[in-house]
Amino acid sequence: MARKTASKAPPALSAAETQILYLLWTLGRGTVQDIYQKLPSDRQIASATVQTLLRRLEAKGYVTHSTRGKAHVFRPAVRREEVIRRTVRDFIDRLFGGDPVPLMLHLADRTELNPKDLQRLKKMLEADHSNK
Amino acid sequence: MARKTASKAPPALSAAETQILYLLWTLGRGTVQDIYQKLPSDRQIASATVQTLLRRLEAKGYVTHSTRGKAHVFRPAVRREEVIRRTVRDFIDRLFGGDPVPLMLHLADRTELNPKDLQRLKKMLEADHSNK
DNA sequence: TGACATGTTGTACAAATGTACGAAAAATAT
DNA sequence: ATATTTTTCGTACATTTGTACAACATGTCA
Repeated sequence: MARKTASKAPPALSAAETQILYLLWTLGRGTVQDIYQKLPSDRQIASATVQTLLRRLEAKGYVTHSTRGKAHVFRPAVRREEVIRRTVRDFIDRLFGGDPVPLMLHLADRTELNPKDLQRLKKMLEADHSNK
Repeated sequence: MARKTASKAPPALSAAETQILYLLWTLGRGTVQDIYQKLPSDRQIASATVQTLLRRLEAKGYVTHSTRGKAHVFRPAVRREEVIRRTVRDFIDRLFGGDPVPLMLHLADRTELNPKDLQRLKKMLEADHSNK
């Protein structure tokens, strides 16, 4: 797979790792328990698994931790935007041959967006269009 | 990982498999060689690997093949829209906690879209907005 | 200062993934 | 027919991934 992005790109994220990292981003920082509790209910894994995932994320350089009391407090060590950029690009490469438009259209088309979101987006495009 | 989507959902696609399936969709149908040649140049794998990937895709039910002469002609066995829907949903779940808007914004924001695309998209939204 | 609760680490392990060689089979050219 | 070229098939294999138990460490409360 190895997307040849630059070269300073850290090791790829697995699906499970990605989810954990996402949660950590939304939390800002947190312990294994904190993250464990944020897992959507349809995601049935043991907290020990979350632990392992965080360990691996740390090994890969995506998070760091500091110790508070007995617990480890994890915190993202990478800029979210950056990771998202790479991840999304890779995703689009694989599923759409690199062209982002089909994905946009798909998202807009499917009822994945409610009217309110559409509104929000339209505004965004409006803005973007004018300043470019 | 096992997204618990419905239950009739075929086994998940791996990244490498996804790329092959994408290629097959764009080709309509093709032999190992056809697909091998369509691989982007930065994707260095042996054609035997493409073969394996196709074999696995077939095992998972994503493609079928018929024999023409000595070669196997592969063809997608699943509706593209369908697979994309699932794949995208899963992706958004993991990286954005299920909310598609951030992805839209990201795509719109980053220069992943050129003016022309933006135009196209705006038109789409226009239409969509009116009929809902 | 123990007993208890809570966390972390080591370790494990099956399944999936990415990758591909060499042998076998089939079509083709001579 | 036979040598040559293609192509598939069987098989392999190191990693990565998903998942988690059990043991060990460390705070905390009575």
